[in-house]
Amino acid sequence: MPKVGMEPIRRAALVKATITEIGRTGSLDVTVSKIAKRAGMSSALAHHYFGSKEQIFLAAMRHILTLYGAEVRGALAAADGPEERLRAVVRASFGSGSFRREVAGAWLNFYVLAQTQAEARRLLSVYQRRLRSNLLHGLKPLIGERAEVVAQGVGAMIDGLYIREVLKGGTPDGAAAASLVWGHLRREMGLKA
Amino acid sequence: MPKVGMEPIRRAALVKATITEIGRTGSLDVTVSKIAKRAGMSSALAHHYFGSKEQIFLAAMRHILTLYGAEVRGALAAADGPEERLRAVVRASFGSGSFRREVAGAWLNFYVLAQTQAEARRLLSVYQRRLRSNLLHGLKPLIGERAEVVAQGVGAMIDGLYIREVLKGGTPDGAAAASLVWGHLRREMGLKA
DNA sequence: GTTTATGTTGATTGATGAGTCAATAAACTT
DNA sequence: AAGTTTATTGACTCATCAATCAACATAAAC
Repeated sequence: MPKVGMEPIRRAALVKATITEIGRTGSLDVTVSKIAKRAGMSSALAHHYFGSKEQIFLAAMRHILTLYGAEVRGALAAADGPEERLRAVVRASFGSGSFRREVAGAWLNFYVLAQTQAEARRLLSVYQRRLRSNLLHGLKPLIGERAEVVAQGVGAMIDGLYIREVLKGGTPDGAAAASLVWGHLRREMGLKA
Repeated sequence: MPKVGMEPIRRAALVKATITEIGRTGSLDVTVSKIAKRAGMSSALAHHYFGSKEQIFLAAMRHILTLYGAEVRGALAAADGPEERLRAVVRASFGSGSFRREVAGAWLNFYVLAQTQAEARRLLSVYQRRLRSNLLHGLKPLIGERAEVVAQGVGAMIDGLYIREVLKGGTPDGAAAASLVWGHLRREMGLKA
């Protein structure tokens, strides 16, 4: 059975399993064995590739950030003008890549992780800066100096919607969340359309 | 040393120590021994009074909710008219009782707890319903049917600000957070003053 | 002043889980 | 074909903790 070149496959499987497992149980209290089992291997192998549980968690966080980044880039590519760009950012935040149940559940738990692990905190701040900068770029040309405050508020609103999504069970409704935020943004801008 | 009538004192000390400990370490991964030590007793005594770690956590959650409730009631008492009431609700959310570092830190972790414990989930939904209803009561007379959406958005924004507060270290600035939310609310309403 | 209820803890148990290691096997290298 | 690197796991170690218990101490009740 043993083939060569397994490393990237195993790593990817573990990352995916980690997100699922954290999302499912709703806590960081997942064992390496559980994760490994879900990924179809022994816990020893998980340690072999990642060295520690901590590293597994961080890889999972990085993966979610990568997903989110890709989603934003994709949405922005087809956007023209500040308003369109804003809309794209909001839509991407609640796109199917980031706003799925397990992913959002894992995300909340990574906030907790960030309180104790420096690298996790760093990753989280990367996300926050990126979101803030994306919002600002769209808002500045439209509302000038007030952009700062609005971006802060809307950023917090997005984070809050993630939390609420995780809490209430069932399938997440990204479209509803996006339109809620978009409505607020529209009113914050000139009330157009 | 042993006197009679210790129970309420011990319970209160444990609840307080729990909030501090969770806030400090930034996770639910606190041992009963640590909590008990901070509260000045043995872990056996903590179990004697609460029966289990789970019950200790829930008592701490209830206490935070009680604090928050008191803060809101206090602020509302001195408020006249819908706008004043709204302002009171926002101010209370970021008041010194609820928005202190350890309390907010514990709060975030209780969100995590709510994903696995039914009673914690129930408590959290009590908070959410209360916040929503408070906002609605203030908003309905001012903006009618749009109140629903605005309350949802502002509620999420408040939760999001808690998270961000916990993440960024240092002393929390409740006044800044409150004025941010209040600014959004003012714009959502008629833009007055 | 003996019984009873309350307060208190050190020591112990039992479970759980992260990380290590030695051993096995298949694939590449020379 | 001998040697090396990569893949893989079961069994083990070691630490941590929640929960329990037996024992003791003080206060209240009778």
